[in-house]
Amino acid sequence: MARTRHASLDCSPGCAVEATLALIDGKWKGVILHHLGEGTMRFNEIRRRLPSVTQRMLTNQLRELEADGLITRRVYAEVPPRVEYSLSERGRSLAPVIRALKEWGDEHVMAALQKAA
Amino acid sequence: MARTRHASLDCSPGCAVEATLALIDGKWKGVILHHLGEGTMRFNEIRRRLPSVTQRMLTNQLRELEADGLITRRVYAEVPPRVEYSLSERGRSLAPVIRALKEWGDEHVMAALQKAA
DNA sequence: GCCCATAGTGTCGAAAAGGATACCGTGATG
DNA sequence: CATCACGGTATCCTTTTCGACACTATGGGC
Repeated sequence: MARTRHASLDCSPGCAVEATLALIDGKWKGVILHHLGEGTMRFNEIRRRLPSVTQRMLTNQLRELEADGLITRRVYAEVPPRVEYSLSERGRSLAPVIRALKEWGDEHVMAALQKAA
Repeated sequence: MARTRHASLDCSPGCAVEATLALIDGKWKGVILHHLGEGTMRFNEIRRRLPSVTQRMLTNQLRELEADGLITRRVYAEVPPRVEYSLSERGRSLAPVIRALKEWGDEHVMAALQKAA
């Protein structure tokens, strides 16, 4: 499922830009990475922070992030089940990018929304 | 067309991250902004840099970027027609974000592709 | 007279994304 | 005995995305 996007990265100089975007687009991945930046969390903990994401979507996005090596998934053989998610080394290296996105958004989007209200 | 994405920005702290992503996702916008960072360009000039984008898609993405206030479109009443695109003030302010995306991609994605080849 | 380039637009249809809902096993709790 | 919480799956269906292709107007060159 998914991961078809940009199978061929055929652009020359801007390629890297799209390659990075391909990893963090997908409607929820950006926020998930942002939240996981605060530390390890379990499934429903993340879910509570994203009020409007469905279980199916959250599973999906987490699986893709894992497949891309950005997060780590640790399952504990317990009942009730416990699954913890955390940023991988690679995921942590994305921090500056996430921060840049957040800062720009705070300054140029959120501010505009304030005014509109 | 489009622009439905994230009509309701209901997340709390990561909201700004998604808000920014909503502006630059869309398969080609990232690269377009990257290229326009080099200066004003006309339609077919951009198109030549993006070998695999269709005319329809390019028009579409440019219109969305314009609607979001990131680029400026100047039409000259000439024949054959001439239309020039350039970054707006707001678009230029995105430069650090684009740069962050590109740098991460160069380091963490392109490098991996080199090895694979 | 015909074709070229420019900067598009319109329509079609396939594929992907994503939402709703129901279901799973287990152990604790009421 | 029934119910809840956990971390998911499975299935269905609607919406969105996006590529292919055809079409437009105009003026210049051959």
